Amino acid sequence: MEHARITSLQVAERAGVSQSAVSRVFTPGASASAKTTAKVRKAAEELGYRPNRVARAMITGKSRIIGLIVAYLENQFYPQALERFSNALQEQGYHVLVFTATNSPEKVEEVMRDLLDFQVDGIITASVAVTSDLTVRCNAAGIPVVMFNRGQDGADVNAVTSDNLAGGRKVADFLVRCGHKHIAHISGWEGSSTGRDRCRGFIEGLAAHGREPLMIIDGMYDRDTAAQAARDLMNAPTPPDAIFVGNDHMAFAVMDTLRHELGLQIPQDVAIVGFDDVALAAWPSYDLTTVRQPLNRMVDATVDMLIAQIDEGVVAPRKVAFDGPLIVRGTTRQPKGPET
Amino acid sequence: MEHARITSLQVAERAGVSQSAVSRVFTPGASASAKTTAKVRKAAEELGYRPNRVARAMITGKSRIIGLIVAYLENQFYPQALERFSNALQEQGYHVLVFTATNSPEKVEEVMRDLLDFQVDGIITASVAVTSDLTVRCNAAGIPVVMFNRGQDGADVNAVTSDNLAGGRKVADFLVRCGHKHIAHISGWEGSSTGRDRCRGFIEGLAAHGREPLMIIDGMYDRDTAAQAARDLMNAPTPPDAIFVGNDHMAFAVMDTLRHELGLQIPQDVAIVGFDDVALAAWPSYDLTTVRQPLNRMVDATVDMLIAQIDEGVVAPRKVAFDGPLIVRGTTRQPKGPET
DNA sequence: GATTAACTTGCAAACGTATGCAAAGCGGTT
DNA sequence: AACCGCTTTGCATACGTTTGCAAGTTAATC
Repeated sequence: MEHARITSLQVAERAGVSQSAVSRVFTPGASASAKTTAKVRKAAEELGYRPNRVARAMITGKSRIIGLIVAYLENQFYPQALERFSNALQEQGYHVLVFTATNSPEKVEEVMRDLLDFQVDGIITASVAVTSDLTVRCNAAGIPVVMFNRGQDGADVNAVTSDNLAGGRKVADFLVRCGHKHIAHISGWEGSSTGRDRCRGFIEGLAAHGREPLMIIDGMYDRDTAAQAARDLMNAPTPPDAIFVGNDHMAFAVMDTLRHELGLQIPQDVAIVGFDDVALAAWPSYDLTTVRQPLNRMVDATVDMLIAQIDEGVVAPRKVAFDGPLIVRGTTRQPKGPET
Repeated sequence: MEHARITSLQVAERAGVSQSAVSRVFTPGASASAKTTAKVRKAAEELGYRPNRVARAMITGKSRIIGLIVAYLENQFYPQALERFSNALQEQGYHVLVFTATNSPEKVEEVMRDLLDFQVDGIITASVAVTSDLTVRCNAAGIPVVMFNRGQDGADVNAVTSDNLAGGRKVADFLVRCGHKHIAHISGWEGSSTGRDRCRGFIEGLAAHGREPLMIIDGMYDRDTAAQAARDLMNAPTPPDAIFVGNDHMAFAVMDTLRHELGLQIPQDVAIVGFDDVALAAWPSYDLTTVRQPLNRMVDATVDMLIAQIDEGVVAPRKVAFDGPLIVRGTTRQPKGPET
């Protein structure tokens, strides 16, 4: 016995007005007199009527749903972002349809097609590689796409990131000032703009002191890969006395390996710096020195950008990068030299 | 210049068939000859046609969207569950609309109304308190609701959990066999069935050995509250030599406090047992003995239950509890006695 | 080859809402 | 009382699909 859904027509009958009147009462910005509004509200209340968003989406072409494509939730950064996205969008009357996609471009493409079928009003891609071809097509179809925590060189796409280049530089500068001689880098995935930018900034930062990295290994944003990289670094003829790791998630794996497998002290034997400043980085077990990505500002900017484009039409793509501070904790020594 | 969306009508014209024919080709189970199927597929391919899911939802009343209500993503258990939910549902052709809700029943109610407006086919509530009144109303409206990782005593609701009672018992039994004399419990939130069941199982398990807990403090599933509980326990006249903590998330906070604030050794000074077995529990820094909740089986059962009810109509509510093994790691000593 | 059964196909009516258009109402000014 | 401008209201249509129905077509059996 399926409970029949209440429609605007039934409300109209009970209130003694036309269906259009009911619609107008529930459509912000439509004109309705105080008298009919009252009548309709009362009837709607009594029947428990609520407008059917599917029907509304069908007629207006706006679903008020935002598609969010995310790769892995294992890295704590993404649940944090997801939670905030959900809240920020809920405040604006939007809701989040979550898709998970591995990092293969084909899978992402398939997922984006799916999203378009749902008539989403906009798409946020969180750290997934997406062919710029596809985003351009979405934009052409009037559906804005914003890349979160990932950029794309020279492409016509919206992107919100932190200033990864500056972040990498800060780390390099800081580690030099701490007096480290052999500084290595377990980088973020080379296929990602974030990984590349942090790496480049780091190299530039060292260069500013006339130095260069001891070694750079791609950690693929993966725990196991990063742990292996740590082993390889420490077993080399010249082991590093400091390692800059491309994100916190890998940094935790590196710390675990150094401490519990290789029996090393942090920061006495090796200093570690991460990137992101996820909640876990502040827990005493890790107490990780890291570059904070200003998550809240990044999310808010992403949402603002998306909604602006939904409301006002797709404009010229914008790229925003927020500066993130270096949060000094216990995995590094105190610097000696002054900040440069 | 909004790019016009391609409709089934345009495909029909190009293929030289009726619009219904196009619809039938894209509707699984509808009858269409091989010839027209080919023609339609070709035309659709050329135009880049894909059925509009909103229109389809409107006519069929099925959106193929599942609403997922989740409280906090800070506890790693939930991102893991969310990821698996998303994947499992995607495989079945469903998609996930995520809502975050704090634990106030009013907020949850508001969110569920929102979900109903979206015509979701079903709702999963992950660890949020929901008035049974509301779930009954949803069921009456033909929308199945399944509670994940939370039960509700005697109410007419579907629920999937692990066997929290047995889990609590296992922990009690194990800690007694390890030779602990003073066993305390920092429990999960008393307002949640999971918290209560684990606690009750724990008490029963101790009772089976003629023992009782040294002390029980409600940790509210919150890091800070749990940390304070740990301090209070250790500062008491008789501090415990083992603490069963109501979930891993709190257990990490307790461990951090014991080690880094109180300078205690785990398990030499105090043994710690958690509940959930999130990924972090296996990392060497914590290496936490804990009761594993069989996440995959729980998620799959939730999805199966939900989809069965969507397809076959709402039947009698079912409650399922999966047994979870105790995973012994480094935060506890080796047991002496035999398993009972 | 006739008869019947099974399958295809097009027509048209939904689904529940928003909205352009024209008619109607209302208040104020002359 | 007549006129004007502005707001409110109902009518009817549209959004893009699925689906019952009846007509048409093909396949199968004797």
